[in-house]
Amino acid sequence: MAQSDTVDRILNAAEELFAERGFSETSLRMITSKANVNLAAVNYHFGSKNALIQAVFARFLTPFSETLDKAFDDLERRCKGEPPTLQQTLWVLTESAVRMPHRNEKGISIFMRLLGLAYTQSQGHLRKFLEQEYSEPFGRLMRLLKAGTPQLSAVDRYWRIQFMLGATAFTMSSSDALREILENKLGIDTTVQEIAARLVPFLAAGLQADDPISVPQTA
Amino acid sequence: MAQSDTVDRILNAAEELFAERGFSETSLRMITSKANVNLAAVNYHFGSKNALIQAVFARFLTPFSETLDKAFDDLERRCKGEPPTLQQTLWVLTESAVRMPHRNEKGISIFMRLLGLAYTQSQGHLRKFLEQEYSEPFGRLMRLLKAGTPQLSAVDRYWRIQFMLGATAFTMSSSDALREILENKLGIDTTVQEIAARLVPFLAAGLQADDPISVPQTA
DNA sequence: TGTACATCAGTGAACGCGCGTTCACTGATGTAC
DNA sequence: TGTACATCAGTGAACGCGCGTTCACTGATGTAC
Repeated sequence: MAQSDTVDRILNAAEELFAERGFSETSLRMITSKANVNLAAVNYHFGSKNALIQAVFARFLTPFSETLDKAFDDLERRCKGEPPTLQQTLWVLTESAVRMPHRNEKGISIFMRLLGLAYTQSQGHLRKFLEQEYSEPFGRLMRLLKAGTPQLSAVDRYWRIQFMLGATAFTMSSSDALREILENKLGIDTTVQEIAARLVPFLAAGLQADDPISVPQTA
Repeated sequence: MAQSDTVDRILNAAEELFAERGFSETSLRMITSKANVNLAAVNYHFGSKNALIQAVFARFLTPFSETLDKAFDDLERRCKGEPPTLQQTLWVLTESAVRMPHRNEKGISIFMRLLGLAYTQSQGHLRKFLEQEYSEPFGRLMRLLKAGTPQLSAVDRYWRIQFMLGATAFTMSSSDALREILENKLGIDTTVQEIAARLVPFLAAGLQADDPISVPQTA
């Protein structure tokens, strides 16, 4: 280790363990022993466990939001003033995620799982952090989704975007387990790219479903 | 308290706290002080924290799976040998959930959140427990979904059912927060029934989407 | 070039705390004879 | 009817353990003069 790579070793170990077990279920002792660094190094470099959690997210999200921003610029240039279609927006989004350089093959699925956990586990500090740091690219995505579904009312769109987020975060968050089941049951190997390719038409169809809202009569 | 209601008080407090904070983030001391019972009572009545978690699920799932079983019997009788459509199956499922008697108004959404957490948090003991206890009704639902989507290949169906589960568990698991945001932003009040009514067409459309699987060329 | 000092990455051991669990015990109720 | 014993729900206090964090310290490298 020429210079200090302690910080990266901690981040790598933390990322994997958090994705595997969740935040509160992963102790600093697990992380530092997996990373082969001293226990006190986490607090030395990051200040606290919460700050380490945020750093794990920032290491992925900061370059990703830049990539995404450029990809959206590109898309809007190609559309020449016309609003991009829903499918185009979704493709750019998944493409950008898939194309991100990864530290290993499990890169995206690990990260999607972390995002799912971030939504699910009650990590107040993390939600605040993400809202503060990444409100801009998130807002842009929301505006594009809105432009891609002009037929929907604001309320319909709100709920359907939630459904979409849910399907994505949830599937990706357990994609390793799901891929494994599929391989054992049907002997079929699946890549994250293929899952994304299956997810996009599902989401697009769901978002644009005819909306015969008719709550059936219950007693 | 005429007879002993300690067991129920513990289950009620545990259910709410688990749904609010997750399993590992909720301590027995929180539960027992909310329930106004002695700390040792949990281990006296349930044996361990893990057994308490399982008991919380069993209290909801056991009557629910009976209700669902009857509702499916009813549906198949009405269909007279024809396989039920996808929409019918999904309606029976959500209807059964919504109609379950609840201890309070937040009943279903609390429980959906718990199911989401069960999937997401790494509670190995819980997954094992659920698989052992409820494999039968789960299998029946899967067979009905299969009958309702005869045009899908096994692999397509597998993934789309996962997407569906994801959208449902995720949305319902954060439905309180989402409802709140919507009320603050648009001043609109939403019931769990309405969310379910919005979810069903989304899921049905997604499950039955045309499937132009064309993984775009990446470098 | 040599010396004094500052900065920085990292360390080993301990800190106090909250956790799930255990244990000896209490007091009320039921049962046998 | 009265007594002895068993069962059961619940309790108060303590147990050991793993947790995140802190602190005094080391040793290497950089900087000033």
